[in-house]
Formats: sequence, structure tokens, C-alpha cells
Amino acid sequence: MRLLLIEDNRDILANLADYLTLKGYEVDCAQDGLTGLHLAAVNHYELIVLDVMLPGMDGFTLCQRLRESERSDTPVIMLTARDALDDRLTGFRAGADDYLTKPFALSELAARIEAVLKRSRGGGRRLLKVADLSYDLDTLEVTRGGQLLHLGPIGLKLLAVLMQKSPAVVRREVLETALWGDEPPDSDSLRSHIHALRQQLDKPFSTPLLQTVHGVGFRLAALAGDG
Amino acid sequence: MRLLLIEDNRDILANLADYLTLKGYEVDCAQDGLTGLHLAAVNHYELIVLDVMLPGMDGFTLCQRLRESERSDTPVIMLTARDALDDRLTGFRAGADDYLTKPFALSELAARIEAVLKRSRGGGRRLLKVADLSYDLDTLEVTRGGQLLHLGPIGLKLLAVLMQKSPAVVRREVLETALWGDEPPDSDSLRSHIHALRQQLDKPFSTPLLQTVHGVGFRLAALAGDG
DNA sequence: AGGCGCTTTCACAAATTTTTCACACTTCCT
DNA sequence: AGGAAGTGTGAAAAATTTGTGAAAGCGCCT
Repeated sequence: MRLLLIEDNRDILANLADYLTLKGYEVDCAQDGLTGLHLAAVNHYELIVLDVMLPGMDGFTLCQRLRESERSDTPVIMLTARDALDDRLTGFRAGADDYLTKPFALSELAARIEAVLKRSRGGGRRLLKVADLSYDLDTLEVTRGGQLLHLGPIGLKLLAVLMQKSPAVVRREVLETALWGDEPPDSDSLRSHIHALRQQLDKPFSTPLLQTVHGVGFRLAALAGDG
Repeated sequence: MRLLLIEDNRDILANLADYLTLKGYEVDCAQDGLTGLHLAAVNHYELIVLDVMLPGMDGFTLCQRLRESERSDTPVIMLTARDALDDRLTGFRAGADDYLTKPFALSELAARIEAVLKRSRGGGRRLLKVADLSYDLDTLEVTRGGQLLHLGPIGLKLLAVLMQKSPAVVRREVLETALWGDEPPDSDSLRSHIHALRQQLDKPFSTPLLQTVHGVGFRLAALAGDG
């Protein structure tokens, strides 16, 4: 994981660099805008941490240049002065992905970096939701009515498919293909898994979500309703 | 696109508001729960961004109130404290549509907003319509005059063919082929199925839709007319 | 080896759908 | 009008599909 740090204050720079290196990142540094821009152009970074106050070229301009020049989807976190609301605004306009106001805890920066990276890597986290049921595809947490459900791999996959198609009916074959590809088990164990899923999903609640459509398949929905 | 922001920290609020305004949303703000609830009740928003930590009324309660009061299909994105898993669960229980843990990149919020809006606007669906009869090919729901009909697989297939050809007459052979391919049952059970279909489709209503054309087949249409 | 968690198989009962049948009615044709 | 073929009904019989609970099989970890 390679980062670029652009910050003119030598002490702060060294500090950040040390800390982030400790955190396992590969860190390149620049102490002025031009050098930073150059490095960014030559190398590929996963993320850039950028101070707005820079000699030569200020952070905003630099950020804009970055956005213009390369196709540059490289995320940028800006470091702004305290209470400089305008700075933040300008920053976003220039294309920054996040900001941090000085002074800040190093751990804070690390957290932001993680967050931004996570987003840019995964293309954003997805969350499935059907009625009071929700499925966080990142954490693999499934909750209904705030209750955490405990599902195995197959249960999760099953649920994912059902939720994605949600108000629609999903045919057995589709479910089987989703679970096992072209080689489904000999006996129809799908039934057992549906049963297991229901045990978790519906049994503890008053209104069932997983309904079977005889001869066709199953569907996940609040009632015989809409979508 | 109108949004409501409920967040007590003035700086953060201003920031979010600015950012989202920049993104092209119309943004209303509230710094406490009651004001937020009031605004939500008075105006109509496409989406609400809600901090859980609020003076007066916490986010969960607020969210619940929202859900209770209006018919409120307004999506809610909750901002929760870092690592507060319980918050998430509680949030879902209260009816939130997504959550975001602080700190987060503003672009992340924007992405979520987009995602949630997209989801709430719903997706297109395929459906057949003939007179006051409609057949949702996705959910396999058939309604006439708003009344939900209960049909088995064969009834559905039958109806689908008839509706697709709608004002036209469909010959028996065509129907039989559609249902059973080249191996129709020994006795002509098509009659029984037509009968069963009528039982659901026409019996409860004043004007029949499924008419028989003696010696040829059947047709589905409002009257002896067009379509 | 032994325990554990998860998946696949199995056997049956229960639920639902499809076929078959018998009979009354209609429509069409001579 | 009389008869044959086509249709509408209703119900029982036959087939399928599902719901369930438990046992057997597997891979993994201690």
C-alpha cells in the first residue's frame, strides 16, 4: 500500500511518515507542491495526504492539477488549518475525498486513510435491505429487527440472492445455480437450507419474510405487496 | 432533490450542508431532534441524514417517530459513532436504511446517498396488463381490480400466454403446447385449468374477461372489442 | 483421536397442484 | 328437431412439491 505525503513542515512530515510506515504503508514524501505533483505523476499511489499550505503551489491547485492531469482516481485527504471552513469547501471543490483539520491525532488520520481506501478499493460498501432485514455485505452481518442472525456461508449466499432480487420470486434453479453452480447436490438439499434459513430468519418473528411460491421457488418480501 | 440534515455539531453540519449543496442537493438543516422531526413532518424530503447523538431526542427515537408518524417511506441514513456496533443494530431496529460510522469521507456519504436514493426510487418491473387485470412477471403476482388472485404455476402460464396475445384468440393447441410442450396429458385437462382460472379471474367480478371461442380456443379481453 | 460446525441425505407427513372422470349444457350442422 | 362435438362444472384420485427433524458425512482445529 503506497501513499504520498505532501507537507512542508519537516517535523510534521517526519512524524506522519514514521507513523504511517509503522502502520505498514509504504510512504513517499514531498515538501512542496511541485515535487508532490511530480511524484504523483510519475508513480502510482493508493492515496495522497495533502497539506493545503504549501510553498510554491497550494494544496487546492495541486489537487486540481492532479484531477485534471491523470485520469487520477487516486483519493486525496487534505490537511487544513483549524476552523478554516472555507478551506474545506474549496478543498472539496478541488476534488478532495476527505479533510482533516489540524491539529489532529495520528490515529485519526489513520482511520480516515483506512476509510477512504476501503471505499476506493471496494467501490463502496453495499448494504442489502428488505423490510426490517438488513445484510451488510462488508461485515457479513445480518440483522432483523435489530437482532443479529447467525448464518453459515450457504445461508448468507442464499439470503443475498433472495434479497437482491427481493420482491421478485427466485426460481429454485436460480438458487441452486447460485449456490452450487452447475453441480448441485444429488438430493435437493436446497430445501434443508431454506428450512435452516427460516429457522433463523422467520421463526423468532411474528411476520415471515421468506415465502415459498409453490412449484416455482421462493421470494423474500414483507407481504404480498410491492417493492 | 431535497435532503434533511440533522446533526448537532455546527461545524460538521455546515460542512455536510456545503458539500451536499455543492453536489447539487437542496439541503435543509436541523441541530436538534425536535427541530428535525418538525421539519420532516412539515416538508417532504427525499432522504434524511441523521446523527445518532443529538440533544433533546436521540437519533433512534427520532427515526422511530418518523416511521410511526408519517407514512414515511423517506429513507434515513444514520451517522453513528465509531465501532459502535450496537448503534448499528439499534439503528436498523429503528428503521434506518443505511449507516455510516464516523469518521467518514464526505464522498462516502454522497455515495451512500446516491445508493439509497436509487434503491428507494425502485426499479422498473415487467408486467402484463389487460383491462383491470395485471400480472407482474417478477413477483408473479396477479391482481384484478386491486384484488390479489391466487394461481398455481399452470394457471400463471396460461394467463401469461393469454395476456400476451391479448385481444387475440389463442387456439387450444397453442395453449396446450405452451403448457405441456409436445406431451399433453391424456385427457384434455386444459378445460379444467381454464375452469380453475375462471374461478379466480371472473367469478368474483361482474364482467368476465376470459371468453371462449367455440371450436377454436380462448381469448382474454374486456368485451367483444379491441384491446 | 475427538469435538465442532456445516452440508448433504433420508424418510415421512402435510400441503397444494394436476389429472381424470362423469354428467349437464351449448353450439353447430343436417 | 336430433345428434355429434365442444364446453362448463365439481369432485375424487393421483402426483408433486414442501416442511421437518434427525442421522450421516466432511473438513478443520485442538
